Amino acid sequence: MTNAERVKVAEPSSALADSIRASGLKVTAPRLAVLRVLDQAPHSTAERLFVAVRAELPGTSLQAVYGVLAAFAGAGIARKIEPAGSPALFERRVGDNHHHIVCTRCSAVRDVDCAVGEAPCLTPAHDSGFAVHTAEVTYWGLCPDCQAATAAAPSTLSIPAPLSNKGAR
Amino acid sequence: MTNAERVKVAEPSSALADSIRASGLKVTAPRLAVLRVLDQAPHSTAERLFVAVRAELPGTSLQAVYGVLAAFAGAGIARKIEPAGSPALFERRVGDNHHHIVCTRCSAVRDVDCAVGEAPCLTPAHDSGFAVHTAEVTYWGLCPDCQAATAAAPSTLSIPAPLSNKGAR
DNA sequence: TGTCGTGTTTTGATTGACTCAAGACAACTG
DNA sequence: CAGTTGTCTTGAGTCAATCAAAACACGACA
Repeated sequence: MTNAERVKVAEPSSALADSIRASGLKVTAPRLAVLRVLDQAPHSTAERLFVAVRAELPGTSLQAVYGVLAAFAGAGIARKIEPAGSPALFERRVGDNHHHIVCTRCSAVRDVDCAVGEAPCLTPAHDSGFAVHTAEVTYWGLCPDCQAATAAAPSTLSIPAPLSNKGAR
Repeated sequence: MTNAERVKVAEPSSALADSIRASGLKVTAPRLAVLRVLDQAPHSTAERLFVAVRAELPGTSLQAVYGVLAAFAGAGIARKIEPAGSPALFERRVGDNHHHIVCTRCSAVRDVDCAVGEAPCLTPAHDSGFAVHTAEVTYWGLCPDCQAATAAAPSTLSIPAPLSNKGAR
């Protein structure tokens, strides 16, 4: 194999590579790809990321994506959120203890800034003796699109592709 | 079949039966059993309830328990909570919009009264146009038992039967 | 620049939690 | 007491995620 033939699977020096290296993880093509996609589409499922990563790195397996995400979450460069009734979602925004609004109808997710900024931003009135270190807040409601849709056709039951993560970024 | 032989599968007049009937649901033996168990062991999984219900009503199927729980949740006489990383839990306490503390180590769950009392008890700073109707708060921390255990053996890694729902009542 | 060791990824199997569907059965209505 | 409708049983199937073993590649070191 000549040097020209060697596929440059990873770009060793980039902001993405740096943030991976800085966490003590090896820089690999799947990891760069997942991180890149995660920037463009926050609140994505592993499955969704897998499809997007495959587009630019065809050989990647779903297990690799799960592995990458577990490594990222463990290293603190990505965050896993698990809204009720939906598969786990991932985002790069970490360290600011922000929260989420989820649409009850289409499962779109948006970030909500935390007023305090650091965990736990809320403390329970009676903690039952627990040593609380995090307060996780999930708001549930109707996104603007679904408000419009239900107002236009209140009884039409126009199926809104639930859990599609539509418009979540 | 004589009248004496007829198995009284349900007690037609009881507080439990009344609360089922009041929701427009038929009163059946599995429903009474689930409701009774749910009183004694809040924050139980469907599986756990299934085992307990079986003890007093041996013929009951797991699907029946799922069906009962779905009916109860739909009718508003039980609530389903889904902490990250754990199967769904159920409780009878409804209508007061209370929250939960979950132990990071052993998954024990306790109720936390909501300071405000009605949903949404919290409103986001920027709602992104969402019509918010609920704010769900989950506190994460170490329960008293696990604080003691980690203090006594900080590095021993004594496996604490995670997700066992131990002591959750 | 080449080699080696450890951490990653691939491949394939497996689990856990839950849902769907069809037929048997039982609770409430009149 | 009989009919209707809703509920339960049985059995299959889905989805998300995890586990394990072997092939492979990153990055430290010579």
